Amino acid sequence: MFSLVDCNNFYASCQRVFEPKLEGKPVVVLSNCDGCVIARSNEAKALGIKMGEPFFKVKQLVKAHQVAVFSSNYALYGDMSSRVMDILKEYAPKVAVYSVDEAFLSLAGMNYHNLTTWAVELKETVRRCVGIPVSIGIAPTKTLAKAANYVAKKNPVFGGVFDMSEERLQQQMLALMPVEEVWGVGRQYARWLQQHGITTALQLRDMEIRAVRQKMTVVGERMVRELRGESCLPLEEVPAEHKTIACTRSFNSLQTSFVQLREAVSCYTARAAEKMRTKQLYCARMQVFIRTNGFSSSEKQYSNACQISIPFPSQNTGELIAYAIKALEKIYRPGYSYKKAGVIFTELRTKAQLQPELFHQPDITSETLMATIDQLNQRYGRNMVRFASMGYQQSWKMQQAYKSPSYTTNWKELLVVSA
DNA sequence: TCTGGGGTCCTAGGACCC
DNA sequence: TCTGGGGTCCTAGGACCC
Repeated sequence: MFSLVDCNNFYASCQRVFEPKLEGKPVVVLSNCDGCVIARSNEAKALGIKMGEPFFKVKQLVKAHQVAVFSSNYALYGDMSSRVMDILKEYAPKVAVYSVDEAFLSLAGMNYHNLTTWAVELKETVRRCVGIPVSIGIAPTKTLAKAANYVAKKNPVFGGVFDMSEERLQQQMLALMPVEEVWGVGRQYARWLQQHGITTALQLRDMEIRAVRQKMTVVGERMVRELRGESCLPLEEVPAEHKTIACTRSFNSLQTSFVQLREAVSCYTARAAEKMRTKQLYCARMQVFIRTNGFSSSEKQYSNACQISIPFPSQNTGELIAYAIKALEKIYRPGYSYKKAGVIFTELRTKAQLQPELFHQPDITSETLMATIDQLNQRYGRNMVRFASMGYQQSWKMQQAYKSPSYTTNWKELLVVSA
């Protein structure tokens, strides 16, 4: 038996914890560059603000209804997330953190005769200790637990908890669930399914498995089996090793000059390398890409990427920046207005996997240097110590006009309470 | 005229997730 | 004017090997 615990409107709820006056009010959180709406409180959803909608399209609505707007504050959400997860770990023997705002719990061997009671208690504890509202679904497979969670969220009468262990309930609820809400059915598959007369989760569950496999590969087959109650997706307690580490960003405005792009690409490389070092990984290959604004119909379009093999897997920012710039030189074309660039490290290795090289002695000083830089930057602020190619003006940098303080992770931004 | 079979590795593209 | 970022998995097709 599985349980899926999912934080409601997570980012919006996080912001509300520190501004309780927003309780019951519409709240939205924006993506990087304040581009799109990526989280909405229920009140904001009720206003018709869609997930992923460009902010500029809803600005009027936001103004008219005094919607509270926040730039995303990932330091805050990450910290709140780990607080929630800590509580979940007290309530179940096995917890698999699936994303920043949800986790699967294995209920195997748990001695509760009433799982609903257990879940209600868990839900109330999270609310009391962290301030975040959660919904909980219970079912024999992960996919069904997701569906149970959907039921819990959609029907306030259940109080945010729904136990769908019984086949009878599964049948009943899947019949009411639109097929596009099933975990693993995205836009493309939903369209295809609807065109073939499959509109509910129940109809998908009862499809012929061969047809599903043909269209949706083995992934789809597993999904249908899971809907039938056959568990195909195990609980993954230990997160899998990273396969890629990336830093990609849109610019605040269009950039044309090579110098600006080089600055940006250097910064992204530095950031990704930092991430790589916290996970103690080295990369043997990297990809650099740049692209113009795909939304624009008037601008000339160009998009290209370059992959580079790194002869001696590295986590050294300076070295990696040099490779990144080489890659950028290959793909940069003057005469275009660039909107976005990114750096992706692939073929990640652990230290133990590094091949000793006859003519390449591991550079001990480089490791100490990187560690020192990381420490300084952690202490005095990001990019306090940096490589010259990262620049100083950074005029391309993203804007965050509505950013709240990092209440829980930065001493300077603690919440001030006045009596 | 007739031109194998089995395997691996790599990459690009397409789908999905949060 | 203004449209996010970071991931995963699967498949098909080409190159290459014996």
